[in-house]
Amino acid sequence: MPYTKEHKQQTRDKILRSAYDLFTANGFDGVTVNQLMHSCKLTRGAFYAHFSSKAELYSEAIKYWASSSKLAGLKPDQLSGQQWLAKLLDGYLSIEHVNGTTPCPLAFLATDIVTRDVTARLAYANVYQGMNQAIMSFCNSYTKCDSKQILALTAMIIGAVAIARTMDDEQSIVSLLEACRKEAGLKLGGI
Amino acid sequence: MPYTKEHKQQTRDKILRSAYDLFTANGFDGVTVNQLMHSCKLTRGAFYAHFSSKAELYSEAIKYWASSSKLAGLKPDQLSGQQWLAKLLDGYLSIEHVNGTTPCPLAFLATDIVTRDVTARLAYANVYQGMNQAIMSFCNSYTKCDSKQILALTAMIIGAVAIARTMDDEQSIVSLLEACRKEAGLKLGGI
DNA sequence: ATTAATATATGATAAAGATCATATTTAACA
DNA sequence: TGTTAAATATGATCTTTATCATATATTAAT
Repeated sequence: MPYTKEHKQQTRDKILRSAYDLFTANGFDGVTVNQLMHSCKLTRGAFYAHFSSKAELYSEAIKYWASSSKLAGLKPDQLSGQQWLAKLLDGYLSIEHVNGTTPCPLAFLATDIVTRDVTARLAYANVYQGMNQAIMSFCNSYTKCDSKQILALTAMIIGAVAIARTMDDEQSIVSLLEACRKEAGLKLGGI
Repeated sequence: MPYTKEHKQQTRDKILRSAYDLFTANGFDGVTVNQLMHSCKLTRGAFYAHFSSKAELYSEAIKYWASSSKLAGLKPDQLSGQQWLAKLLDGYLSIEHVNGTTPCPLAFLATDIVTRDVTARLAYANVYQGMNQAIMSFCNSYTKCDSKQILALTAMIIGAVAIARTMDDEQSIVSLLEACRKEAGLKLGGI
């Protein structure tokens, strides 16, 4: 029995992480299996011991993000709903989120293969629901926001980051993010 | 001197229209030159008499949309700023926009090749600026909205339509669009 | 009708890339 | 230390596709 028991799992996780970063940066068709595996210091042959296809990988990568994301991690009980929301907005509407790695799939993959692949679409929808529900539940504790307002809020922040990604001028990005941060804060009771 | 003078221009326009619809539906890599030309009742050979590459076509298609879009057409002088804005929002946040052909590139192409191709990005940025400026100029006539609020508004409606595109359930789409329509109306002075 | 420029079609090329078949390496365990 | 199942690497295949080169078709003007 070769390799430690966790070895394959670790490799799989590494592939998922790399894949996620590459997909969000370059889109489904902008990433090759070869490139992906090299970014993991492996070769393409190993890929199919972990995933049956590139398309499967894509949705698995979204799921993996969902299970290990900042969103999930941002639920510490010691934070009030208000604090939690402020932190979420600050992070989401930050230049680091726009420029950094492992961003939110909702903003980075909105018009990627998601619109063509059912499984990817389901994974995406799941993240979207999760985000709305999380925000909603924390809102209820101190706001009068109804679910409709939350839908508008998430549409705004997702849209903002998606648009920001298309911009070359960092100052424009900051302006956009700040504008949305302000609006979001007002809507959520001035946070 | 074969063909009428306008013939080539018409063919070029037909290609641009088809390309736009196909690109917004399937993304840059989801469209082949072959498929595109067949949708114009032509064959791939004719393509390169009109465009030097598929990538060039992409940005040209966005420019073409910008010069012939509803946004451009929605500026009739007989409408008040308020009426114009209401009409824009109604159209943008409609199920027809989400499901129909020739939609807004801002929402449909946000995370497509735009993030990888400079020329496409420039074309995209142009449409984005145009939209913001148009709304802003019409707002000024009767609202106290500043430019920052417009940035937040367009982020919301673009985000909403982009997200709507990923959804299978029409009822969810309608809910999202309605929620954003309501928020937008409030922000713009109750329209 | 003939011509000639232009548009379109057809056939070919060549590269990229996903996936598979097969060989090689790895390391836990006897 | 040798075995062996599991993981990884290598080589090959086969499809897809953009693009080019060449042939054909079109039609305004003669």
